[in-house]
Amino acid sequence: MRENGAMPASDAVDQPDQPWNRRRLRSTNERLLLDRLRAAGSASRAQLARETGLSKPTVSSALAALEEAGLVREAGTHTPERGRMAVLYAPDPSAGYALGIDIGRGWLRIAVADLAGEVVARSDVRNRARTSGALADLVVGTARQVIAGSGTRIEEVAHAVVGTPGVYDEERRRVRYAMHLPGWGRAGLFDRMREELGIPLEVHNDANLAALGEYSYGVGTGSRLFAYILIGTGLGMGVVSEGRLFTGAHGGAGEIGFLPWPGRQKPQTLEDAVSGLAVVESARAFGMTGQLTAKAVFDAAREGHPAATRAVELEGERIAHTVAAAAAVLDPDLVVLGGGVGHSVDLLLRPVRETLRALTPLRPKIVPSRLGEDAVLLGALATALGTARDVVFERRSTVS
Amino acid sequence: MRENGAMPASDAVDQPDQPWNRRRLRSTNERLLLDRLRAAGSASRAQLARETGLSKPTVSSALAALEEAGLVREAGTHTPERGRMAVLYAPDPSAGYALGIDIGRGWLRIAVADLAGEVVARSDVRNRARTSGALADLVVGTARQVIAGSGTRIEEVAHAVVGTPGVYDEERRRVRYAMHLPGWGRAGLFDRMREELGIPLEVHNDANLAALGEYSYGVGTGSRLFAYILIGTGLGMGVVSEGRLFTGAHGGAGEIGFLPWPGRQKPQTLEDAVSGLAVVESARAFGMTGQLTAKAVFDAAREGHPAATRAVELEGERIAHTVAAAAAVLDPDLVVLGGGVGHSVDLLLRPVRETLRALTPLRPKIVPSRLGEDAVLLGALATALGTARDVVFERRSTVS
DNA sequence: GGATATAGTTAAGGAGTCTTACTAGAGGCG
DNA sequence: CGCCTCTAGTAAGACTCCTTAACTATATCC
Repeated sequence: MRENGAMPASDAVDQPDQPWNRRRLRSTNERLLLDRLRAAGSASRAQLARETGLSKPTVSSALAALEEAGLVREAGTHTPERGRMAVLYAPDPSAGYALGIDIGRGWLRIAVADLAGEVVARSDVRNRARTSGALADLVVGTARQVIAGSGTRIEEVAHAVVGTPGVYDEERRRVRYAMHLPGWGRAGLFDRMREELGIPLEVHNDANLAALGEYSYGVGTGSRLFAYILIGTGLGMGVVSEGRLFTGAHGGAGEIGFLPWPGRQKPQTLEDAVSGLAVVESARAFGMTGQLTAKAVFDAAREGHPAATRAVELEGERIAHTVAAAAAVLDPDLVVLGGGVGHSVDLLLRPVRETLRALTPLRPKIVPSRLGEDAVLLGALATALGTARDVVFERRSTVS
Repeated sequence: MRENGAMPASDAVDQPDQPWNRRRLRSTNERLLLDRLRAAGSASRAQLARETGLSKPTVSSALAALEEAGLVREAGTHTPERGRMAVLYAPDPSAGYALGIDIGRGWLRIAVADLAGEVVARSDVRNRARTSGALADLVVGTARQVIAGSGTRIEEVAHAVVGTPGVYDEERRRVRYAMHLPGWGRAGLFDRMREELGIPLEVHNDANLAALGEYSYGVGTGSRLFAYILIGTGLGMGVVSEGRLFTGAHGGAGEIGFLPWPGRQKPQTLEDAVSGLAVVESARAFGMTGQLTAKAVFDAAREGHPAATRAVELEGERIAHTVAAAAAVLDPDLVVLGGGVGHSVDLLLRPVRETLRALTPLRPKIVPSRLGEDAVLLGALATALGTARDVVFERRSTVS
């Protein structure tokens, strides 16, 4: 959880080695109220006092401070069965904004969301950049446009998160293992973007963010430990444990592309055997001809083409091996399949489950992604939002 | 982290949804000082004030309260270069005790440690119990003896942790997957022990505890994410992430016995292929004869016996597959090999590393266990200590 | 012996919370 | 309609705990 480029102020929140003086006490209580409001949507002061255990005067005073700082605002009224009318308070979504960026081989997706998580502007553009420099420029330019289009000022964007293939190496300031983006491993690329945008920028692996996206907005909600397997041009896995991203020692957790795979001739890695291209290859081996893409093979299988069907079966078996490895090591309660094959998961589920039954007694629930192509972007937004909320909260006292 | 049998009071410490009233403020500061003393060994009041950022009067008053509660005591003096002599304070190790229990197929090991982590009594007895009931009785009896031998009263033992093969199912109150202990899967066994002992009892997987032991007292210290692979009668893995046990959704993380393993004929699980018995089997297949044990094969290999050497090589290759799977999924910075093969890791390291090099570009550091057979027991103690410290601290105000 | 530096205490003041008591407003009911 | 009851919210003072500042105690250095 320490691979962010710019150190966000969020750390101040739960540092156990800090003295707890009165100011900190007040701050903690304000935070408690804000989080509670966020969870409940809106609430009256009396209600908050009951729920948090704080006294009514304390709630009133803390809430007044939050309103003063612009983090909270009145949001209508509520009349109880009998008794006086209550004034409701709610978090002010426009207290700050978060930026999410999904850099994929085919598409670049950028969105701005307010603190409530509502997307207020979004842009999807084709990634036609030939060089890493051009791609970086495209990212910065598009981000500026999206922010402008959202009607917010750049200073209001408190935090940004970028999703990219590969693993960001914090020390060397570059991405490793980004096979499918030429030149993307250059050092300092993200520093440049951060500088040109003027927004704290955090870089994460795309599969990890997709997992977090699916956890926050999709089918993973409430799971204690779930794994998101992203099958597309490459192969990746993101793991969310107790609501937090599980990144491993160097941010490389879930790089299941490197799982050993028992090939017929020699050991090769799983990525060669499971990624989108492999489906095409095996379909060809089974006798399909013509200009094939993974999508074409799946479409053919859906119409009953025998070679395509067998290729899909084989792909399912391969994915099952991935799931089996993840299940044995991680013990997830949910496995989500997503990525390029997202539209074809219906075809894959049966062979995956059948193979899994033969492989291992551990059989976690396997479901298709709900967010599809948007998982990475939404995950980036969710992550950026988390930090943005902290940043905006920390800022409140110094600004006013 | 929620598979403990008795809910420890530790949860009160960092519940973010609790109001932060004045009492809590004081409590947090006392805890801060206590933890700091624990880390430093001993310190003067002025020193603590400097390090924590609290004022001198606050430190004095909080420390007086801690001393009153028996958690802290004077521990000599220290004379600075110049200036008045300082009175040093240190945590009182005898403020409470923790009990660690390692239930293995061959041995039962039980130890009591004081709050400083010092083992004050220990007993290792052969596990000759034929039934699960007899084993439970043996555990309770031996535990009572050890506690008596340590010169402490049972009420002073604040928490106990048991390590056992298999996964403890909190809901059904029984152990699952404990293949090698007959009848050990019976429900309510641990509830009985807890009741008869009168100590809060927490149950964990033995490989998990071994990992925690190696993290706390062995070679894993400071690792961000490390995996402990326990190879013995069975096969297990424990994962420690950021100092905390990684248990998965149902406490089954690291059950790599269930990893699919490409057998020659049909898919079988890895446990069959890697556990101690497998070494014997393959040695026999390579032509060794006689009454073989895993230890005998390793000894023969050490003396150059060709069949034994080949069997060990094969074992190394198999372990490498395990490591490769763990590395791809978890991205550890350290992998520790331990368990029954602990004494033979020197023979295995080379083949493991060589095979790994061919399998995957990810190559985490691989080292042998430092604690050997004691890893599980020490891990249980370390875990129990963590909770015991919390319990004793929480108790302080109500007792006095 | 005085200057200086460190350890620790005492006294005064301040910040934030709690308790208690009150006012404000909305129905129910005789 | 007036009164009662119930809920929301405010006001005032007590209480707790922290901090600052000043002070005492004790050691070394010159």
